[in-house]
Amino acid sequence: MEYNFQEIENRWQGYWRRENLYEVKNKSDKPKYYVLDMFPYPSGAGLHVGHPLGYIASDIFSRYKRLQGFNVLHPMGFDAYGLPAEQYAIQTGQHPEVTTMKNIARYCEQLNKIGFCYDWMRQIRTCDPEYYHWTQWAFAKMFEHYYDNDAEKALPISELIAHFEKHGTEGINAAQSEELHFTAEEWNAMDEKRQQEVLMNYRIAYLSDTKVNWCPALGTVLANDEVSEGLSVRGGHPVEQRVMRQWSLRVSAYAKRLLEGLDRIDWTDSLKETQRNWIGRSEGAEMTFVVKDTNLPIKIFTTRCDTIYGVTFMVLAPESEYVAHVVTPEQQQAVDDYLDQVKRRTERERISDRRMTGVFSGSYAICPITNREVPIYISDYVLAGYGTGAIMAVPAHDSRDYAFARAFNLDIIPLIEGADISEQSFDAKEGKMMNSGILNGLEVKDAIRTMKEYIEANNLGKVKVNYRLRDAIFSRQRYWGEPFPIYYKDGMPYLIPYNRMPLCLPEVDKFLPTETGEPPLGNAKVWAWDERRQLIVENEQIDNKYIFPLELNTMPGFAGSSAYYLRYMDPRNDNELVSREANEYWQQVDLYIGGTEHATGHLIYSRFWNKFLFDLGLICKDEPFAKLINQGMIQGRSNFVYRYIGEGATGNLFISYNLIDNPEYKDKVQPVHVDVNIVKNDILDIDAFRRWMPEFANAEFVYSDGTRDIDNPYIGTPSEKQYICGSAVEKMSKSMFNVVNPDDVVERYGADTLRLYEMFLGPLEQSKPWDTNGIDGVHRFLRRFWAMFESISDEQPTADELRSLHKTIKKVSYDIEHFSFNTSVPAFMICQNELSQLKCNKRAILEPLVILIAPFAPHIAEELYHQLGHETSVCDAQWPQYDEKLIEQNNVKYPISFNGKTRFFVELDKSLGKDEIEKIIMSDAQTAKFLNGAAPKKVIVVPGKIVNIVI
RNA sequence: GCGGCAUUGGCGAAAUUGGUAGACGCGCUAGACUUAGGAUCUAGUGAAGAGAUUCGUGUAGGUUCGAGUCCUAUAUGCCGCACCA
Repeated sequence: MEYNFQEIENRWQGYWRRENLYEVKNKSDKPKYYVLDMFPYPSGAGLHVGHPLGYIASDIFSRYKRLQGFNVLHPMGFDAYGLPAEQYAIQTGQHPEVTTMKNIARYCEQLNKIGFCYDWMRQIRTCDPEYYHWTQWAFAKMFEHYYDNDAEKALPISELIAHFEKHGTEGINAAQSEELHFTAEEWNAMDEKRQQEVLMNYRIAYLSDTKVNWCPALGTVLANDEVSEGLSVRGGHPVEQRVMRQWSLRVSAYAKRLLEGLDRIDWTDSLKETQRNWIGRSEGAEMTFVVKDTNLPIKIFTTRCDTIYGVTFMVLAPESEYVAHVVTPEQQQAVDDYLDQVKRRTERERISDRRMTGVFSGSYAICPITNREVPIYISDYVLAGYGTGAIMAVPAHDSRDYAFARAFNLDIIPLIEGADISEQSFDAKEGKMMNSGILNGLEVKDAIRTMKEYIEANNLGKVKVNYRLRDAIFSRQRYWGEPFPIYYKDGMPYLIPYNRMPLCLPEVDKFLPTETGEPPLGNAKVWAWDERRQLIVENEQIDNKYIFPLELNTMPGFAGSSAYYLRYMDPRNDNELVSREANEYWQQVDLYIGGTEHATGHLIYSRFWNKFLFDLGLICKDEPFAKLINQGMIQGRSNFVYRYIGEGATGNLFISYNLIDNPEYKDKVQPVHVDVNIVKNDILDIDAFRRWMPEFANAEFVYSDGTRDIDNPYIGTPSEKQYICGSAVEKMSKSMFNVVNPDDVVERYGADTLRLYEMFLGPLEQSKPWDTNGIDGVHRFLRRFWAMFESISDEQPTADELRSLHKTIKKVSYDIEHFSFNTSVPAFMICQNELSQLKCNKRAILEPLVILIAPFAPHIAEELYHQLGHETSVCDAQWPQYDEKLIEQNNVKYPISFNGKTRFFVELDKSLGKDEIEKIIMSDAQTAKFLNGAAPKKVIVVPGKIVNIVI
């Protein structure tokens, strides 16, 4: 019987749907296992063959775990808020929700064709009010909490208020935007607005003034990469730096825990390293320099306190609040000019243009150790956002300070013996100190330690740890995102009551900012007026006044994706994000599969969000993803035809790839992308090419054998003539004509072939091009596998057959556990090959094989499993166990060495003793050949290891 | 600049604890079947050599009876961070 994959796959996909085979319950006697894919943003382009790579891997693992007797949670949903749908809405007026729903439907259809075992009952969409209810709720909780550095956890802001009322800031060690000090009396004397302002300094979700790129013409904030030389990339409108009031999340408060948590999770080293890098812990000292002739202290942070004897100047960031205090009247004009110049540059330009710029403030500071007077400069190479925004400059041992000192002709004092600083600074932390008072003669590492101790002992500063991790800006001037559950009173934000959440996204006439420059939500008539009144009137806690504006920004993309894995545990719960029972059952994601592109975005925010909810006692694990696998990207493999552009070219002639280096064509051809779907194994489908685009309708070819159409005109293309295409690996994209749609592959080869082939392509974690050339081999295997089941016998299997089966069980089990699915496919092929040579059609062998292949190729497995007489699904079968005894004979391979060089191997019984081994080896024919009649001087035998014969 | 990962046939790649490198697939070669083949099947396929054999895992060393695997240096490629004091 034919292997009719289309019929088989349709039939069983229908069966799985009807039987709800993949529905998962929250209660089970079985142990749980939670496998999650990073949910996709449903783009208009649909899925290409690269997207399912990770999904197939997670599906294989889920099915394997289920066969092993686990209750497996394997959900799928959609990250539905996002820019593309909104941009499309601006252009066409089509509501983003309509576009998004259409795209989701398409995604579901494509995913279902591949035969994934998702529990669609648990599907979530971030744009669903029922879902974003909990996004808003979590934000509200962050608004109501602060981070206590001593307790190392988030605590209710009410506790902070209670403390302020009794003790002011005394004894508070909290994460904060700026350092505040006040007494209880002062706190109690503040009016409500002032108190709210103070609390904002501590809240985990807080509102603050942040510098952004604002484009008045476009009426929106632009990201740095959307701005070039002060103009918007789109339209070329001027862009200005503007400070805007934006929501932020105090992610930086969690820096330490985010860093330490990495040691307890099973992620790849490279990804952990990326996160460590991003969090950027650095240990150093904070010291105070006093401005000469004043009492003004300037705090600096340094990791190289050992170099303090080499400080020859100080630098302040242009945005530093110290600047205003240190500028002298004579320098005022120069400083103002410089600040103005800096203001016009975006962060990006500042980074790309590394010329040293700066200005002298006119003031001097006193070094606390050397008492030397050093000039204070202002320069944008010092960043306001890191450390204290002020540095002590040691030009001899810091390359940036060195460049600045050279540009401004400042002193450079070498501190390390033998370091050559005539051309560049010596930044390495090695060598012996000199010119350094108490540190002279010490190694750098010891000097750092000594100086830290000295600083602390003499109260000159304190040892401090700094993190590079910044707070996350949480406001977007966009329509298609979660509204904030926030209204404003007296200019200060307040939460709308929890029982009014979710605050739903209102309808608007247009998706652009309002004329007054408010975000698109400002266009909402119903939401902005009626709802608002209703909200206020119904809530007795708020004065019965009318106009309380709602927050018009929306949340960024990462808001909805930060806790979605928790929601899958209990997706239809109207009362909580996740119930305690559900959370305690599923705990955390056991296996998370997704791309590395989220290393410093989603994967940091999720961990932060999770830790916050953990602090509140709402969930039981402080890390969301126990194990993470990063699947590689599938790149496109583009194909080219080569248009002849030499003498007499008509633009209509194409040269076969194998000929383009011939002298007559060399440098006279131009590669042209050709749709990979009309190329097979690099051979162009001539007719399809002529039909592909009007400009190619009359295309002529020089074929691989050097002949031309003209030699044989108007009779179509003889089949022996081939046009060979060139190829290149590029990003998979429409413009390269290299996008391969999984639907087409499923249509042509079936979902099982697609699944097997995607795994066979190479290691899961590696990036690789999609190359269709090998897919036939995998498909052939499935057909041969199918053919083995033509007639089934109930005979007892032979030892060889059992050996082949058990070897495969062992190999495939090992592979799945280690995520090397790519080597399982060959294991199946070898087994199939061995068994068909043995002409094996025995149930006892084939039945376990069907179960073994079920995670990889579920449709064919389901069909064959039923053909073998089972009534239930193969999903509910039991994963076969292997018997080591059936695989290995009791033998060990001994390497036989002559004078230390291994010549051959001999299989011997494990239990043989030293003397017996020696006896067998010495009477062996191969040994005799290598000895060539000579008597060995010595024979060394290590049982179970080696035999070395010294001649 | 800092950090991480990689480098094996014509190609994608295997080699789980240091033990006969190149499994498996593609491609290629030859043959069978066929009106035909972009179908199917069989055999061969790292390099050199008629052969025994020799040489082969980016390069150079080292450890070891034995190294793709461990160590040192180095080159190349990819990824992340980057004026972070």
